[in-house]
Amino acid sequence: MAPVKKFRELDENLVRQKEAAFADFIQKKGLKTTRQRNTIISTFFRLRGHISVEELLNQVKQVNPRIGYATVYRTLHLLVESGLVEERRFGDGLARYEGHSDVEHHDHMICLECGEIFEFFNPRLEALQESLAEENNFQIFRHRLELYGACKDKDACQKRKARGNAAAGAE
Amino acid sequence: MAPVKKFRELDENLVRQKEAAFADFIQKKGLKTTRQRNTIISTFFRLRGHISVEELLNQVKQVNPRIGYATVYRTLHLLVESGLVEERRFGDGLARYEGHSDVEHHDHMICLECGEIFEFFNPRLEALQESLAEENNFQIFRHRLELYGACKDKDACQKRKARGNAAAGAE
DNA sequence: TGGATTACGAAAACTGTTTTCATTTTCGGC
DNA sequence: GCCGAAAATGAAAACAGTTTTCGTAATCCA
Repeated sequence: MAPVKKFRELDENLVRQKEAAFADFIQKKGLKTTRQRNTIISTFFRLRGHISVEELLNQVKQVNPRIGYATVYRTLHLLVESGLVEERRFGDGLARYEGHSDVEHHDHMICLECGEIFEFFNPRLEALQESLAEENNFQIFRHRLELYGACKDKDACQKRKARGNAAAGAE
Repeated sequence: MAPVKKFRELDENLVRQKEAAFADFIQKKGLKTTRQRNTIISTFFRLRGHISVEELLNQVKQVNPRIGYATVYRTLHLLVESGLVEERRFGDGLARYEGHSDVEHHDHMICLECGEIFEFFNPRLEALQESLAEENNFQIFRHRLELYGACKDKDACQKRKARGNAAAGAE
């Protein structure tokens, strides 16, 4: 079985888990379940990578064209509040949203050639940050590390570009 | 001689250097020298820390109240283009500008209590990032690391807050 | 000093996001 | 199953930060 296939299967379970967790959150907050919200969250959780509001809205509109920006924004805020989704800003002026992926916390490498965003995690890096903070009498709540540059494997980079999925998550 | 004093003196030389460098840049680009631009850049270079457009405009207006947002924005773009200034975004939605300080490259710790922004640099951290990029066949052009958290020395933190210079640069 | 070129400032435009408001939907209690 | 309070929706307006436009003014080289 190809790893990709396996990943997809796992993902589907994860998606259901998240939908359930969100339903829980909504109920605990005394909010209501609506068709639009369900459409938006299930669309979102099935998308991979770092999704902009516009990307999400486009997908959502394919299911229900009457859904507008306002509802998507509002739902994304709820998702963030629920802790199921994180908001990121990579400096191109628009917010991107990321359902927690396989790795709980991670940092990013952003290829400026093809727009691909890779995730990585390194414990030594985390530890080093902690010790630096310690030295400066600082307590870290969260951090953000982004490496901007280029895939060295230009072929792959260019291929990705050609496939037109710039800014999509690593797959 | 107090370190602060010394720093201030050094700074004044640096400011002159930068004004000259900018004048150079302007000339090489075939642009014109204007009173407004001079006011803006010399005000900017004399401010410390991570300056927002509004903060800069307020200062500038004390010298020449007729200068407006447009000119400040335009001049800041030129400063960035000249390489003398870097634009930063810390996620509060507004751009901040930073004249290169003593340390050429550095990262940031941002106190969420008092808004203070500390700069730091650590060669091991840089090296570690390089080796991680290498492992992933990635070439880093630039990076950004921000630690969000709190000064552990709450007293100092609260004092700074009381002094009302939240979000000001380390001094 | 003239005149082409660039810069200025005020206001309008623009972008991404949030809010408003009138209407519709949800859902616990009957 | 229906009522009604509470919440959600969608279209449009509002908003904040930034950029552009446009008519006027300043710069600076020949």
